[in-house]
Amino acid sequence: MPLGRVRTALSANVELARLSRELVTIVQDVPGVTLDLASCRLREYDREAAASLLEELGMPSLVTRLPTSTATESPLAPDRPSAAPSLMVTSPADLASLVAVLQERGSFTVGVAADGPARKGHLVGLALATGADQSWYCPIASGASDDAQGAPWEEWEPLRQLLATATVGKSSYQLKETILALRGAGVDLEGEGFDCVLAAYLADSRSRTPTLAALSREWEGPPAPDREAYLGKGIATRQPSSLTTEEARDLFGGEAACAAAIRGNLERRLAELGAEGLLRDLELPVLEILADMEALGVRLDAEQLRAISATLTVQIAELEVEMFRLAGRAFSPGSTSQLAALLYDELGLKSSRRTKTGRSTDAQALESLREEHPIVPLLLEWRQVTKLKSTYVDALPELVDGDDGRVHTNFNQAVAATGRLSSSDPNLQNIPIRTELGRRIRASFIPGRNDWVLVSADYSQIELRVLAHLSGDQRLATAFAKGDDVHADTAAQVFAVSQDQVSAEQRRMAKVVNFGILYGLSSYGLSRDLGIGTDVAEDFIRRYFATYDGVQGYLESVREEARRQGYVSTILGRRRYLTDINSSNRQVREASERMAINMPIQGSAADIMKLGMIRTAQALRASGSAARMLLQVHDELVFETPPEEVESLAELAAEGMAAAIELVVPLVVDLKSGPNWRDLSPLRRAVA
DNA sequence: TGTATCACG
DNA sequence: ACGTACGTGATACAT
Repeated sequence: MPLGRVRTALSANVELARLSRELVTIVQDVPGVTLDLASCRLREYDREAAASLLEELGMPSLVTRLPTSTATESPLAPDRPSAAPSLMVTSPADLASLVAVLQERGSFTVGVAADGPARKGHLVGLALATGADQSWYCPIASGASDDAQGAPWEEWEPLRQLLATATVGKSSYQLKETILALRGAGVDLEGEGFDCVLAAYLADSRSRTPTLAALSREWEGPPAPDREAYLGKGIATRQPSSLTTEEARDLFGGEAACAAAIRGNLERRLAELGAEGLLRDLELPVLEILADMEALGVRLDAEQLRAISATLTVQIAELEVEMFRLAGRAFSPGSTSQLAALLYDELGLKSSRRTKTGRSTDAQALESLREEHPIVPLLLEWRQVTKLKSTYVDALPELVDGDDGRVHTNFNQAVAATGRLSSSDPNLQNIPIRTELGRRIRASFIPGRNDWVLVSADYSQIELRVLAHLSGDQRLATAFAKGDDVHADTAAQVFAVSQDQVSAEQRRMAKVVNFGILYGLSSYGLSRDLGIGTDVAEDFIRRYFATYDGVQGYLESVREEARRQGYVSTILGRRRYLTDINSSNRQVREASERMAINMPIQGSAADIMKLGMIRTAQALRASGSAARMLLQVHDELVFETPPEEVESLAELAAEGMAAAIELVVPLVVDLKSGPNWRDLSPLRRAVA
């Protein structure tokens, strides 16, 4: 058994502390090697022996990832390239030969030196690289300032053309930001792309947008330049334009060299995982769409929000006056410690839940005290109103770009462990909708032109459909195939009544159960959410699994797979590693089991949405439509369009999304349109 | 900087 | 006898 031999060879020389079992998994599941071995307090081990065994096992690329020494102190292993890469400052006079070299290479790595954020940044220089020891820095004289460094942008025209040449591939540490920065300078980056962060994310989704330095350490590149050493941090941060050309060369040229150097190792790892297609055909096309969405932004009615803010200020003040009167004194309602003291000590209310540090005052705890004291409902209202005011009503208008009157979010593609996108600065994926005040905030998202409309397309019940597909459960699949109300179907089964006898309350409870399944439910969690006893909750779960026995079998098989492989996968083969799945700590292990259950469901839904985005964007391009994709909110896409194109957009989005993938159950997309993100009227429902 | 809370899917 | 739902990001407060 070759694996046994590897284990023996390694553990004979390594102090592993009860890790021999995991080590087998690690060797099977290549990415953990560096990380996990490194965390095992290596004393010494026989690198030669391990390397030859890995060769024998047909995993030669792993050899480069074996820890190179027993050293715990130096980040620089002896056989790692430690000399500074040879960096050149280039001038337009050298351009012809440089362009020829890069063209001949077929692809190269690009880094951008710019003052300010990617989208609005002012270009200071470009770094190009083809490997650890070959990089160039092109200083660009700013048109706006009288800075004498570098040549004016016009003189770099051959470079602009090279960047726009589709037959030459372009690689970057963060390609989306590079695209946006270059677009701001009038450059259309073309050519097959590669992104180090995305590649590392597909190799291991725990990586969460690592720094270039971390990437280069993990993927055996040269040490990355220390950004802070050049540009400082915090309020002392300097702009790249304040660097000398030599400093900029060392920083940006060194970064590009680093990114270029690790590409081969990342590609080899993706090839081993069979994930090249995920990068090339899924994530990189999505990256381009996200760049367009970020650059375009979404229009916000800031005046509307400012008007709402003024009324909320009054409302909050009134609530505070009344709460202080009821408390008999003033206090800070935003301070959980003051609040706990007031409610549980002074007013004698019974605390129900605990936090790590004390007695909880969260909405659920307060809700259970609603009838106990008149101050409680006021507090709940104060919480809600201040939350919405500070997070959305007051924050969003400040983020409207003066140039276009629109808000530009960042869509993060390498953050969520499941493969979902996230949105930040501002987060436009958590705009309120559940309360009336929340919906007023949502109504301030409007089309870019007054005569245009918003169109929303959302997958109906996508995660439950994915569950039906992955589990092959007959009953669940049949319910979707027939177009039944699945929560009502669940209620009918769990409560043993006929479908038309299901009460609204029974359906609500069944819906909670269905969501619980997606999260890896427990009777405790279910009882807490439904406000029922754990015995009743257990009974619900028993009846659920008796009905949906395919789901039960599937959930157990996922747990087993996770234990055996150390990872779980989505429908497209995206992985999530779960290092704690075999933990001896029950709590830790069960947390991993819930992640194991949820990830293939949430992650497959994310995969499908990404396919839907690509297909829809492609169809919009091909049709010459004026409509534009604005936002993605996990199962929903939001567009803006001239009204005469609403129908064709709805058709394209419906087809693009519903036919993104073929499951054993139909995919259903609901389309709506309207003057803002709140007031959307149904257009049609697409089934595929 | 960490904790609690709460906005969304 | 335990004692938690999955995935995110922003804000206010306490330290």
